[in-house]
Amino acid sequence: MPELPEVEVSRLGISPWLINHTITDVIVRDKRLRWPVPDEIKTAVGRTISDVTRRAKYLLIDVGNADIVLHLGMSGKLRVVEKSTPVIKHDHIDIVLDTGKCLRFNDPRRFGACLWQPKGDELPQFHKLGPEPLTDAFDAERLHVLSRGRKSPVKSFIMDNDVVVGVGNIYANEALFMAGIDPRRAAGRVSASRYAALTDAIKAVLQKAINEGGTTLKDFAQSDGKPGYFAQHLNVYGKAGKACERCGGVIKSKVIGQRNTFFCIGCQR
DNA sequence: ACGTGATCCTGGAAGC
DNA sequence: TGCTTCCAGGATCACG
Repeated sequence: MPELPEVEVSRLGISPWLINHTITDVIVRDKRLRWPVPDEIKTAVGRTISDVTRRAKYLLIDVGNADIVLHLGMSGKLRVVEKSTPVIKHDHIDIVLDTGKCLRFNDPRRFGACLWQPKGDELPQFHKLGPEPLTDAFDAERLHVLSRGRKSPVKSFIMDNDVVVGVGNIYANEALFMAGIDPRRAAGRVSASRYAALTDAIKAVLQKAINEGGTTLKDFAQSDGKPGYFAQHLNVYGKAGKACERCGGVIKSKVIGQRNTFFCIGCQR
């Protein structure tokens, strides 16, 4: 479910329910996530949450001496519910608060994660992450310089977390369409000026999705449990065989780097 | 350093 | 209706 906008929308949704509240219990029903949920997570009991931030697609819940690190994987969802709310299938973790509410993590596929990061002790997952796409640290020059000599498809290149974080499959497809770049093109054969257009497109498509509350796909629900009601207008993603709204050509699909890829050969070169 | 492919897991949708 | 097959928003790891 989550691409970066969904993670950011989740962060905005859960933050007011967590910040300045004290954790009264941590319930782990199934620790078999992407990595086993560490027992240290229990030491968060009694601590007060001071902030909820995001790095790439990870959420960091600041409990003073450490961060609880959450990743939603492919199918993870967060809800804020009364702690008495009956659990449903795949409700793996509850972070219970002094308000009687709890943050409940549900993840059918268990590709998500819940980790414990003591202050000053960076998890290996964060070691070589590229810049955040919505900051000035992510710019066209970086893409141009890093891409020289690279033969892999430009789509794989922008989805590489070492290059820039947070560009998932949907928005990679959409940004490449907006910039008029063929996703199959070798990253090293995209010009500086076209990387400028791509950089702008990535920032625009992500920011728009955040503004609209996250793209609604089949299993996204906002953190209060209500389904998100904005479906961002998608130009190419999931539209193989349909007509391109810009040129009328047929949108094609092809697997690139094991991910389904959609593009218009009339609009993208 | 780079590029490719396998892999973790479940459920919903599509196909027969 | 029921069974089978395919596919999915992510990210790591092993290998050539």
